[in-house]
Amino acid sequence: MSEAADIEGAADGEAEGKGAPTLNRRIRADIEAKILSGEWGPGHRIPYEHELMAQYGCARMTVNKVVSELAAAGLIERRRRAGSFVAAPRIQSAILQIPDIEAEVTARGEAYRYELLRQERRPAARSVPAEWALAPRGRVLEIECRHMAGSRPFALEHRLINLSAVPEAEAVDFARQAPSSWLVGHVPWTAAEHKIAAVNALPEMAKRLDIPDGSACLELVRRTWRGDENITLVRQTFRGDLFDLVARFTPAQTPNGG
Amino acid sequence: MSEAADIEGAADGEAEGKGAPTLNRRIRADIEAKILSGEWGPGHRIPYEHELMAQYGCARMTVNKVVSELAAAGLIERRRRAGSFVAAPRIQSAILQIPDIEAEVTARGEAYRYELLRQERRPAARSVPAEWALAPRGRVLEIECRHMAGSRPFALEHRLINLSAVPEAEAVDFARQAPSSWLVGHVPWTAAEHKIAAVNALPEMAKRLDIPDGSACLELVRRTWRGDENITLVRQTFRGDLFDLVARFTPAQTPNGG
DNA sequence: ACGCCAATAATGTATATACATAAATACGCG
DNA sequence: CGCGTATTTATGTATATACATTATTGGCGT
Repeated sequence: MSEAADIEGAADGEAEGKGAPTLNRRIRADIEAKILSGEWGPGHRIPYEHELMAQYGCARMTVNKVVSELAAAGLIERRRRAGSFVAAPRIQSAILQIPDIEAEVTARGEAYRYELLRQERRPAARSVPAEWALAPRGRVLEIECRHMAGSRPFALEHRLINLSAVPEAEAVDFARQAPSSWLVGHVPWTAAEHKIAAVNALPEMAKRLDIPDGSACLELVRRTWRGDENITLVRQTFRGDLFDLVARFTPAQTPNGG
Repeated sequence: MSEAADIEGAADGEAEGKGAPTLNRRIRADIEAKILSGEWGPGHRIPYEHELMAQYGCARMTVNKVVSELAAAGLIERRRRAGSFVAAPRIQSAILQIPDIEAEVTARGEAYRYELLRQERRPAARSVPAEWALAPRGRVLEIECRHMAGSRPFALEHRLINLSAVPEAEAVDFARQAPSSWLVGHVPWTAAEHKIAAVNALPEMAKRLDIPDGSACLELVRRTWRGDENITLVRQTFRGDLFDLVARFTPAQTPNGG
């Protein structure tokens, strides 16, 4: 209890309410600060709702909402009758920023250019499992293209679009617009899976990326769904000397940006 | 409005309340379903609180809490006076599962073994920016080790621990216990940053990983903080032929697991 | 001691009400 | 017609209250 009591600025009676933030934000900030500073480590019991209620001189619904939000954010765990406890941060997961290649290139002050290498519309091949999984018994649009940073190749892209799920893609001129930017603007999706690997560039690939045979490349394979339907399957191969991925973990954040 | 009206199962008057889930969960599930199915696409205005309140025959606080939660999760955006709108999923971020090497190895049915290659305690070198940033004017513990899967090398690890932040590390026998597993159990952290790159194995590294010179390897560099203090800096180099990373995106989830 | 049961204490859900805040809309004046 | 102001309206915050749910605690009896 005495630990709980050292939250500052509480119990001001009626308070004078200057330009202060709202009470709920103050309570939340106080608790988050205690947790993020490590003062309340994982497993520490945070004050009971009725204690917070007394400390801040407010109604239980107010603290309840705050603590529920913290629980939803994963910062704490609540157990009936027992209390609320600081959760162990699940450091084994982090938020990965998936690159938008054009933004990535222009961000480093280089001119972005997009080249369509090949485009083909055909039935899905049963012999290729990934392709068949994408569009069983349907037709696919296969696209190969290259992303340039200035005069240097930056990444190769090989993409399959499920035409059953996205028939509009058939009418698009992918010589003018990169498939990723078109898809982002026109096709809503609900789930995605990314596989990240390191590969040695094969001769053909090395030639197109203008690097020595066997150079290490970062390969990003992404599958995208809308509901149960598979929308697209992309393999992007980045020059390993020009690019790497960054992932961050901070306890309070959400992948969608809440 | 007519769009809003097609939420099912609402306005049952008093309802018969069998083994049904609580009202808030029903409302939340209904709205999530509409969004995840794509029926309410990005930008769609969801019913006003007073509309939902009428549809479900409940108080505004009840729907307010539900919709606020959805907003916190990033599924919708709320704008005063205007209403609440389905948010565009920020597909450019995804949740990355950071591997626990031992778990990763044993999950594929191979025997995990850990080898300490080198261990040194010394002042941080000012000439190495990353090292100086870790522990300015302090001492560091430098550890090199190897993770084995059966008889094959799986990954190399080079780690620096900031002894000012974690003095206990000095007394640990890292020949018996891998530094990562010790740190997970003993040092709470609050933030982490991961950089993922593809590199060609240098001769020394190739020898230790038992792969040809120049083989592509996945390199994971992780920095970990507690508050403002940098705890540790690790570089893990995985055999590219044995390992790749997976990241997933689903609108409703949180990195911490709320 | 062991196991069952009742009391207890915490969170979980829900309500009706009130006022604050911010932004879109309507209004009215020059 | 254009611009500033007033109104409207939806969300934001907060309260006091009630009852439900569920682990834990403690007591009781065998």
